[in-house]
Amino acid sequence: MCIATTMSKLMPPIENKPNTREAILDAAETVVGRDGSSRLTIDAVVVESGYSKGGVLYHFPNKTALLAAMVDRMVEGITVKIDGARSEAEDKSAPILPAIISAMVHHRKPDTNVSSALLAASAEQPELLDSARDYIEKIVADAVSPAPDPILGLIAFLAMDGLHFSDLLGLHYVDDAQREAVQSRLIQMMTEMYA
Amino acid sequence: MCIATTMSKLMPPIENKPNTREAILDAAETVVGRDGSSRLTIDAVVVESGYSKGGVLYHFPNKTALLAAMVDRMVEGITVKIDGARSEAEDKSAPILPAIISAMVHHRKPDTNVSSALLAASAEQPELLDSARDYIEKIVADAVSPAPDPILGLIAFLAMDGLHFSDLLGLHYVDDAQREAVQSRLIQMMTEMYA
DNA sequence: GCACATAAACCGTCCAGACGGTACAGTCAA
DNA sequence: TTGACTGTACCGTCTGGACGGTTTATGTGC
Repeated sequence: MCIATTMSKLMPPIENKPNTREAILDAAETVVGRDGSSRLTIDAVVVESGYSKGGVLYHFPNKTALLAAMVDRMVEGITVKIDGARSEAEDKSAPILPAIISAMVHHRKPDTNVSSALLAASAEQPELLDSARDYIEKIVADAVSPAPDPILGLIAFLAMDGLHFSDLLGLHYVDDAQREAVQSRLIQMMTEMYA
Repeated sequence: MCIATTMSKLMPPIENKPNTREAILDAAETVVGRDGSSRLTIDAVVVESGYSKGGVLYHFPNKTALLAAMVDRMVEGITVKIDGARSEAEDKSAPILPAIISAMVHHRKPDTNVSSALLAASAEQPELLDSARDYIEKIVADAVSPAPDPILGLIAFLAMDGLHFSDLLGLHYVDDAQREAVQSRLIQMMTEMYA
């Protein structure tokens, strides 16, 4: 009983209904990736998600809230992976940068593009990207700057961003084999940097 | 002959009325850069450019034509610079890749962002990016693939793209000094690749 | 164990405003 | 005369979002 109430109080405050919100955000990403950010309308999300308009607006009271949630989810997702990689590397006294780049590599989702959120937010309300920018700045400050060769670290980050954005805009001028090679080469470069 | 064709290609052939079209395209880029691609409406371009709606629609019969022209102008601008750099390098039997990267560095415009066109097109009609993608593929095939270390060349391209896109989305997590350092480092890397 | 209260989750419609685009009459310099 | 515009009025469609209604889950008093 006590456990039950504790559980029910601890578990669901962040997400009572875990799936609906996520499903709506997934639908929004799908729309952006497929149709372009200007086609990200509430109605499009309604159709894509299968919920009703009222239902979507229940979870996200307005479009700005939806966009903000998209950005937040993206930032949180990457944060978790990168922080995990970083602390794991620190535990093993291993170099941080290869671990982070590797985490960025494996963060890529197959279907919906992770960074659709960036595109959507920049289209409608560029201010929403402030949190993302702050986050990236923090990573650069924490991981790149203290590295033996900060500029090379920055180049690796930028190259990863280049890959993400070419995905994002659908300009896939890098095929899978090249991508693979670029990624392992970047990890190798980061590893050698500490040697 | 060669000079004449070059001149006629650079100066007047496509545009009888040089300034208005360019001014309208500039205004469109400004709107995208400042307000986001979803605010790129014909009326916004009208206000920003100072022309009338009839005037804007006189030059670009519909919004798609405007977007296509934005993409075309961007591609043509970079093409001119890169092709110039490449042929200059070839004349001097110098390596191509450092010249191209250097040209990309200096292509950056101070105020309006060059790649706003990409953002605007991807928002509204991702198909419009086909020509840009074809162009990039061609560069990669012509310049990067034959290089001594194609993957490193690709990394340099991707890093430059990363810089452009961070500009584009207004996530300036790279300050001017870092940018400067990254660029000269990339050129250095490309130069050493041929040694 | 049952009636009831309450809120969360979700549905479907309606509307004002924004948008792309049309139409057209007029201006003005070359 | 013509090309390059201006200015205004207008139309159909799309969009955000307000709103009121309905179902479902949870708990509470008895």
